[in-house]
Amino acid sequence: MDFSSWINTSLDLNINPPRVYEEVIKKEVGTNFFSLGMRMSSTKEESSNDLVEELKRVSAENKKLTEMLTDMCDSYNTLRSNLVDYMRKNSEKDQHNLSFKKRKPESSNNNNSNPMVVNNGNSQGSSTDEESCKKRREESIKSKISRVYVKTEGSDTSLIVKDGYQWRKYGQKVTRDNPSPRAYFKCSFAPSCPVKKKVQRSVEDQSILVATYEGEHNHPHPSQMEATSGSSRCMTLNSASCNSFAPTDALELTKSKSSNGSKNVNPKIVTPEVPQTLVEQMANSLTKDPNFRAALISAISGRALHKN
DNA sequence: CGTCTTTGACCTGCGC
DNA sequence: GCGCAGGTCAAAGACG
Repeated sequence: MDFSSWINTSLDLNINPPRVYEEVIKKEVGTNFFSLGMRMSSTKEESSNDLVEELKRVSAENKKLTEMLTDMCDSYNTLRSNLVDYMRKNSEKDQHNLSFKKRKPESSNNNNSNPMVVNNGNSQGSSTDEESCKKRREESIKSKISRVYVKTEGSDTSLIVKDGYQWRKYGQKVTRDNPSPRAYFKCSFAPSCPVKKKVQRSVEDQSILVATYEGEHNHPHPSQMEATSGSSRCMTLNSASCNSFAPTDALELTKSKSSNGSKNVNPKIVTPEVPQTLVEQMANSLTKDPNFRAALISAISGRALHKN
């Protein structure tokens, strides 16, 4: 699948203001200045009125552009979430098949050949409805596992992966396959949030932290909630992202330590299994980040006004 | 004093 | 049934 097209669509859209708009401004402002020059004799009041008028017009255009930009982002996010849903459904099918191969032969009861399908009254066998529901939930959570690799400083021995969410550590264990301890975290931002996170250093490279996320957050990203509390439009955008790990993963790029050399300025997040997902997440977080959008808007308006 | 972290105990699933 | 390993709980301590 070609994820690059998504990025191009959104970033080009945001970075390059429509040429038509530039020309309109150039023309209008130029005309205005020309007319101003021709009317040197007119009063200062008139010229300042013209300028104010022009400013108003530019502001209105700016507003329009901002709305266009937001709408585009909306459309992009809707498309993206649809695609992610579609891909998830496909992967669920695959994982379901795989997990059933791994399951104990107990499943030979065959009281429910598909855990993702609602049990239609088949209450016979060793599994009760409750159990099958529990299994379905577990399967569902398992199917939403993502892994994030974070490069850290060699001296940094903490098992903390900053992703913007609030985590409560509830356990630490040394596993057999890895001498470094594994830390267990639960999302503490919302009491009902089922997301868990396991963090452990990589066996191959101790400077790499491997964070494994299980489940989906049932709340928006905390930082986005703060940043967008005054904008209903942005809340809409955020709601599109709150069910994915995109902010989590992508934020690693922006919130990482930058105290040391170039190697650690941008700790590497590598998802070897699904690198396209990382690309998607980066683009996604950029286009949804209200700060980025605000900066973009001011840059565009600044550029337009700079023509004056 | 409330929140968070630590850490040993306990639980659960799985293989033998 | 037993032992092992991974995951979770919860009391105690640290910290702001």
